[in-house]
Amino acid sequence: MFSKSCEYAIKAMIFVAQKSKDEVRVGVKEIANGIDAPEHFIAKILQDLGKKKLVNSVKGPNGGFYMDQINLKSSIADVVKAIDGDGIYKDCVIGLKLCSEKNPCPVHFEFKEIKKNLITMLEENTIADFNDKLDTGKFFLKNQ
Amino acid sequence: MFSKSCEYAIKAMIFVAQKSKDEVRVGVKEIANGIDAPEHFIAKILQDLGKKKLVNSVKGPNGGFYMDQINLKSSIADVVKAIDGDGIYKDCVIGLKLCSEKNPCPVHFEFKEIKKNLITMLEENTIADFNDKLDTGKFFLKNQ
DNA sequence: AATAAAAAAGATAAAAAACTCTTTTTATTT
DNA sequence: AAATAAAAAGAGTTTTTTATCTTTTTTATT
Repeated sequence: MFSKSCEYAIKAMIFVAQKSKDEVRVGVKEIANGIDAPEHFIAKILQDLGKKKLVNSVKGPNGGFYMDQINLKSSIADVVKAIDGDGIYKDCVIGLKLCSEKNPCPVHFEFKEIKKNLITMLEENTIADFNDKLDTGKFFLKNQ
Repeated sequence: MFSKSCEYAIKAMIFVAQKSKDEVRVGVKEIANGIDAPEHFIAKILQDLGKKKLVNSVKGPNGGFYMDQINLKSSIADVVKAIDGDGIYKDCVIGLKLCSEKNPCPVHFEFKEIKKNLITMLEENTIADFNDKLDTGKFFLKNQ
């Protein structure tokens, strides 16, 4: 469904949201560890997320990544779009370039509803929401 | 959502269903052309589909691919499972190996409903169904 | 029996995705 | 001001996916 990079990105966003309060930043190593991702790879992904303003970062000693109140309101859709692009929104499921309501592929209308529900869900759920869940201790970002 | 191979496979299945009635077989070239797919690549995919009994084939002059009544009842789910495996059924959306109802990732329950609807749809719709649609002339397997 | 037509199988190549390593820049702390 | 710690940037490598090319096998037709 999502690329590996996107899976890591979602996990990283939730992890950073968890660990960085106010002026407390999280380093790449801690993030990589906290979500079971390769360090240098997640570093690249965090750079992307930073360029797209989904996370903040500061360099130097005591630096790292953190999220402000605006960042916390990012939806999963925002993360997915930042990393995988808007393919879920606009691409035909079986790869037709010109698939549309008027020129549909055979599966077009069957997937229409599914995609709508998926998109709605991705847009409705924010990082902050998952952050709260994780706080309950009943959810996990890596295998225990 | 699906791999390129899987997209081609779905299109090829519908195309073969369309073109092969009874003892009329369709060749790889015609299939590749009919769905805008690279010939040798779709040949491989058809081999896989053949091994998994989703299509039939005969070698030699006048040979090619065709579908019998049983083949026509394959669901899209069958095709997806044959090519991409059962990841949609069992894999965690953010890649946790041990994600489950009791040990869920933060997005587990949000995706549960989405995945259920997707799977139901994939299982309910057969190649024959799409075949009928295509017959109406209002649906397309490649860009016109 | 010979020929030809088609899929099957095998091997190779190109492109993309996933991952790693090294250097540079920036900010903080001493 | 110097040292240091951290992200940013750049440049590679490996693996997987996508695609192509060649040879072999099978089967129908002549």
